[in-house]
Amino acid sequence: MGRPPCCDKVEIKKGPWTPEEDIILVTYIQEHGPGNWRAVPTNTGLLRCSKSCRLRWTNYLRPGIKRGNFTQHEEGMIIHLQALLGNKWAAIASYLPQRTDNDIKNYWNTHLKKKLKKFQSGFDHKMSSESTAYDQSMSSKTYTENDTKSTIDNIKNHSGLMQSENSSVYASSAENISKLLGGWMRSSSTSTLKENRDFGKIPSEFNDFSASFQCYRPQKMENEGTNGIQIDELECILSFDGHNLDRMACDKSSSVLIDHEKVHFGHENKSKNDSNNNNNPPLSFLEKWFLDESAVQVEGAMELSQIF
DNA sequence: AAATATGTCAACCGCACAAAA
DNA sequence: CTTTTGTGCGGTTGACATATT
Repeated sequence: MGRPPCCDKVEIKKGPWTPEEDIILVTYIQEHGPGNWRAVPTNTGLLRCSKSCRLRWTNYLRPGIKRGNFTQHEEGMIIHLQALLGNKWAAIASYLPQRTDNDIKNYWNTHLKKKLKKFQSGFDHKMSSESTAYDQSMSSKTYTENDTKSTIDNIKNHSGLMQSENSSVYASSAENISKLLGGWMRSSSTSTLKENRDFGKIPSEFNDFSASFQCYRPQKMENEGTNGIQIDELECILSFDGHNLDRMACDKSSSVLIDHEKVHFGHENKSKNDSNNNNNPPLSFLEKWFLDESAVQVEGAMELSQIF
């Protein structure tokens, strides 16, 4: 009845792997290939369970694995993919073939999450310190849901795209993400916003409709602290499935927040309430801030901000 | 220099689902 | 169909390294 046990659970070794164990495992896999992990401890004499062998191979010994030193390019991809997919580390890792899910997960937990938190506290502080002027101007301009709908209709009309039957508001399928990233990876030169405004460039295979607003800061301001962002210097980039379509002024009277289900316009307070569901500020905000803070300007990394 | 706090990351744990007997 | 294990995944732990007091 049932399968035979995978391995004798008696005298199973735990803890860090020794170089000797690594050599035994690698040698065995070179001969037999990865897989059939149940047979590995028995055939090699390793006092490890099959699960431990598999983990050691996939996360550490497997050829082609890049360890540490995440590039800004990779960082940007992780940020975006995490925002799109959530903590689906295996799915995220599939877009970064040289990285393991464990590595990406660790990097997110130890580096990126911290940066995100720092950014948000800085963002909130800046917003609240400007609240008086901000609130006054807000009374004169608040986008409504109808504004959102008409904007989205405009995009559809211009792009010639039809909304899919299931009316998926946000395209989050792996297939679409793959296409997005594929397109991004293929583009070797730094594309400008003007170039991306060409509506005709939207791939017709994107049946799922999505719209989002991104804010980016054209240039680093003088005397700007790491915790502050000049909101009135920002622009909003209207994008469709990762392709920038249009840009607009983003003054203090229009607070914009990306939500993965909806596009929000309106008062700051509303946005803050909405952010209970999704604590991520606009993504390109984050990226610009990350990149500025690191004081290393990498042109290639900027492409990512524009593509998404 | 020693003690303590904090950061990093490899490895483990437990769960869900698939597959085999 | 049922039982049991294999596999893959995400969350968590804990040993070690480094920074701070």
